[in-house]
Amino acid sequence: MEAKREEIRKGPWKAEEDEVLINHVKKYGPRDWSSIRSKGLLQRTGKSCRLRWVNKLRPNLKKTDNDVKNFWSSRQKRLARILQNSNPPSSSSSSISKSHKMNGEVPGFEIENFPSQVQKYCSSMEDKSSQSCSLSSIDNNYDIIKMVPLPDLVNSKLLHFDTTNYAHIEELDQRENYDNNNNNQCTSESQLQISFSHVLPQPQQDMTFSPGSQELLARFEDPYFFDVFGPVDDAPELAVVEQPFLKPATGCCCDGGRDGSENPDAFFDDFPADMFDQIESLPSPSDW
DNA sequence: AATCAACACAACCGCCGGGGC
DNA sequence: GGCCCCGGCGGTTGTGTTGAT
Repeated sequence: MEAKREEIRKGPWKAEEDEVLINHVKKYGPRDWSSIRSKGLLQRTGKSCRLRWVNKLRPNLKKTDNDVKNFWSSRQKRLARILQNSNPPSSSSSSISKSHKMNGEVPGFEIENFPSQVQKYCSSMEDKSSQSCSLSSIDNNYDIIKMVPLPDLVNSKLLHFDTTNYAHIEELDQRENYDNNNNNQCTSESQLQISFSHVLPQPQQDMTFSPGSQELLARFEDPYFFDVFGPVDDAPELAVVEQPFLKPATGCCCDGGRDGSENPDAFFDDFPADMFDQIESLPSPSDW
């Protein structure tokens, strides 16, 4: 059946169309989007009208929707490219195999493959407790690795890649203390996991750590890196939305980006300082 | 100046859940 | 309960811009 095809306009919006849309919203409010077309006001789908309003035209527009999505999307793509390009052609000795993980051994995670500060820290931790940060150790819950604390964050934060391939931080001592005190400020691990998984790529099971990737990992040495999670002592819950990403005051800045140099630093360097300003804080677990 | 790669941005598409009939 | 419509969201695509070569 050859129904009469109404012409549906696509592509960039004209100023006249915006005007019509705005007038419609003024009259009827931001709803009944499909009626805009049925009334013959615009040859746009209701979805298209809604999207235009939400993303561009509405008053007090907070650019936290499409822009943020695009931001993370581009970051993700760039990081994927960085990691891919930095992988050696074949490096079986530096990849993590399932069998090795079952044995608690992780070839390629030899400590000498990691930045010097990580090596130092891990050496020191191995002397301290059963919660060793040995890069080759495996515990029950996280089948890949623990790594990368800073000297002044020892016993407070460890980075994990867990079995779901999400990276997250566990605040060992902090959580313990809060639990002991039955304190509502106890960090929600799931919140941290969500937040952090936005920052980092999900590591692959066979992730390799070539020199380029090591550079990326080395970024965790940056004392400001963990600032995105806010001060541990103050408000552990989802500090990431309360505090803008901070750049180091000195050093490790940044020529990366569109020059194709594929410097892993570039991934972290262009986070807009106010990017989380307009995101509302999530309720604390106690409010759930 | 021309070309190219990478990026930013705008918009569309597909899927899903909720609500009304 | 099933269907349909609508709105929301995540993923993707298309296009313009920018900076390097």
